[in-house]
Amino acid sequence: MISSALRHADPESALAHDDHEALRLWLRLFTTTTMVERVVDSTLKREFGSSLPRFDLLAQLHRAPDGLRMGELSERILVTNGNVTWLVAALEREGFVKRRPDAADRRATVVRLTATGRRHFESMAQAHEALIADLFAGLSPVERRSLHGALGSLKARFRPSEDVR
Amino acid sequence: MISSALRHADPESALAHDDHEALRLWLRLFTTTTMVERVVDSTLKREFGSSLPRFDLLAQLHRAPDGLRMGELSERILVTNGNVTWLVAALEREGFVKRRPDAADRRATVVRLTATGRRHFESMAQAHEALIADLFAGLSPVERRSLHGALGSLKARFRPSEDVR
DNA sequence: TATTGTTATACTCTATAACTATA
DNA sequence: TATAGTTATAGAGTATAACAATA
Repeated sequence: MISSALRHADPESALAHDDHEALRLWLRLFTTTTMVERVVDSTLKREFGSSLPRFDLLAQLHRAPDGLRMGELSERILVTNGNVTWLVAALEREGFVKRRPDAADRRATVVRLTATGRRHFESMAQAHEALIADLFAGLSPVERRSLHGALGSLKARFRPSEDVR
Repeated sequence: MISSALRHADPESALAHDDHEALRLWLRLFTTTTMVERVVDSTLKREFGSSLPRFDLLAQLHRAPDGLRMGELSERILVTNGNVTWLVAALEREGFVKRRPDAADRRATVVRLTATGRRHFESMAQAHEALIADLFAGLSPVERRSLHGALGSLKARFRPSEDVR
């Protein structure tokens, strides 16, 4: 809870108090990530007519040469089935992915990159990586390792049974 | 505690086998933050009819008892002016904030919480904090500190002149 | 002229629920 | 009956650009 007595006490944050440490940490995580997202998303949009959600979907397919089922894609990009159908349909119209029925289970649909989609993704990945390397250039190796490790712990909280790399 | 809808696979690992450390770090940051966002946003929606962007805006006003100008709000919540106008108008209709012209500069508009808005925010903050404390419970004090510090460095990269909260 | 904010517009992303086809 | 995916619908949040009022 946010005590009104603390509201003026700390110029850094209204929530600045030991009891609110986790919430402060989360707000910093949220704001920082949002900053990076805005830059990345607008770059992908401006230079490639794409977006961060599209990049993520294509990245999943890029590492799955045999394609992925819609449901697998849904789990990996953290959105619902209906949303994946919409996103894949858009990318298919743009010529970057292709759907086909799964021979083994005809309820299922397998999505894969087209040759065009692969080239498109790879050029986006290159630009994306250069941008990110620049944005993260201010972090020391120690900071990078600690950030990576701490995020791994947080992530593992959501998916305790899985390997968090 | 963590809804099954959010127990997802791992977009980050799409590029994990490559030697692209900064990009891997960014994807981990993005995925982890997205996981937390989904839980927080759906909780705020379900329990309070609110959302993370609304919470973020109200949090800014909560720590600014004298109110903020639209432009200041825009900078702090990282969205454009037009978007802030839209968000503030919605929150004003809901009775949580109030706009008035700035006496000193009549081009400007100052926004502040209403009494209702303050109570509303504080009860959301309480629930939000409990949820976050739970989600972050797996992090050791050392991990929390290193995460906070590394995020601070990253954030400072964007807005070097500003206070990093 | 420059700045502050609003209006008008359009669009992406997202969720939910009902539905179809297959298992 | 259960599962995989699609369709239909709805809505939030966002950006951009033209505009008005004031500095």
